[in-house]
Amino acid sequence: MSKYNRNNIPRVKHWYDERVTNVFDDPRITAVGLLFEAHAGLSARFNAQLEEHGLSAVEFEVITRLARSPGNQLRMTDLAAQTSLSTSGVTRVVDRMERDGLLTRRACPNDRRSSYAVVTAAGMQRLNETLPGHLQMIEQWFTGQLDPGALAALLDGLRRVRDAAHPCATAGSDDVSPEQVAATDNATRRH
Amino acid sequence: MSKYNRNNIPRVKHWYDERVTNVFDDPRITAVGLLFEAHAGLSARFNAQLEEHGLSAVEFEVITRLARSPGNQLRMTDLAAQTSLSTSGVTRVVDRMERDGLLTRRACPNDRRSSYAVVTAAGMQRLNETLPGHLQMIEQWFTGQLDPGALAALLDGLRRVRDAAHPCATAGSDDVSPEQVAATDNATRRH
DNA sequence: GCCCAACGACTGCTTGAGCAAATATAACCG
DNA sequence: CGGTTATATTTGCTCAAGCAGTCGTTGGGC
Repeated sequence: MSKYNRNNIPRVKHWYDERVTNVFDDPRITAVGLLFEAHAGLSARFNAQLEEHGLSAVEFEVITRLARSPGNQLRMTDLAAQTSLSTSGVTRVVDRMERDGLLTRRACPNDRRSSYAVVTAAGMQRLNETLPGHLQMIEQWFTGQLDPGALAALLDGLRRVRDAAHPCATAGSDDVSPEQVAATDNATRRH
Repeated sequence: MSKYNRNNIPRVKHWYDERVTNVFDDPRITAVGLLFEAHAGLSARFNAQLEEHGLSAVEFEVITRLARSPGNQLRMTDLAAQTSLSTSGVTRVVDRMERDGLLTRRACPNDRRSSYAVVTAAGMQRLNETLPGHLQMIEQWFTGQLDPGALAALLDGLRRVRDAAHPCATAGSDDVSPEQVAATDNATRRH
């Protein structure tokens, strides 16, 4: 193995100890691994709980974003902008959720090209059934794992990384600081 | 973000300020949002760079894990245990990468059920072309965004969350330990 | 040695997602 | 008004991934 890593991996000066034995053990990779594994672990926990209520992570994100928007509705495009989905992805998620009775489409009076996705009463009920458990999961596996100072430090660091790296902070994201409960592990999507 | 808090979501007492105007702005949800958006943002940046070298994120993970294993190889099952993939997912990724000349399959001499995925010379070259830029991306968008103290605090928090939430070892984590000394900190597996 | 449960890899099927093209509408410009 | 361009959504196609089932292999109990 050593014959492959002896040459040209750049040694920049860094915040960490310089003596690296193996390029693949580079602390930077380990750092990314921590973030990604924390994400994967939380996603798995959340998905398990959401599944108990018949929701996927994407569906939960969709219904949550709709539910906190005026009139419990958003135009399809705005919904796509707020989620990790493309517009065609939104079309299909809304298809499924409409079939399941959680959402409805409503024509936009001003612009006949647009249509709203609206949360139905059943959808709101489903969300209300799901949300308390979801919050408990967050508490249990994430925020409750750290004392307030450590949590604040973690969130502060995450915020800075997010602000730097997040590609299209998209519509209203600063204010809303949306939850992307979403499985988009791959994440590199449109744009 | 105003008036949509009418539905009754439980108010538990917590580490954060109690005066919440809207259940969907709950700080716990915001915290998760930060983590997930940081992950999504980094994923997008990384994928863009990996794509320049003709690799997907999954392929990069596969080739990296193989490359840091003894003999640049792993049995299919162990590879699945180390990545976020199922065994059938590994079969297909290795199919593609074998077709592209980055990997080969090699029969396992001891156990004729098993086969190894081995990185080819072309695969190692591809990895060596890709890795420096990848490390720069990590530096640029993640570790370089924070001073050493803040970074350490972030990683410490992430480690605790990861240790708590990471879906516990299905296959692999114990078994592979002999070959695994190098990978101690990245214990990715699927749920 | 023989049987059977466990294991490792692969395959068929389904699902969810993105891209690009298609469709319908809007807006603008002359 | 007529034409051109831009926007909103949907649809066709493709692809990656998981699950469940298959097939060959292994190893333990007898």
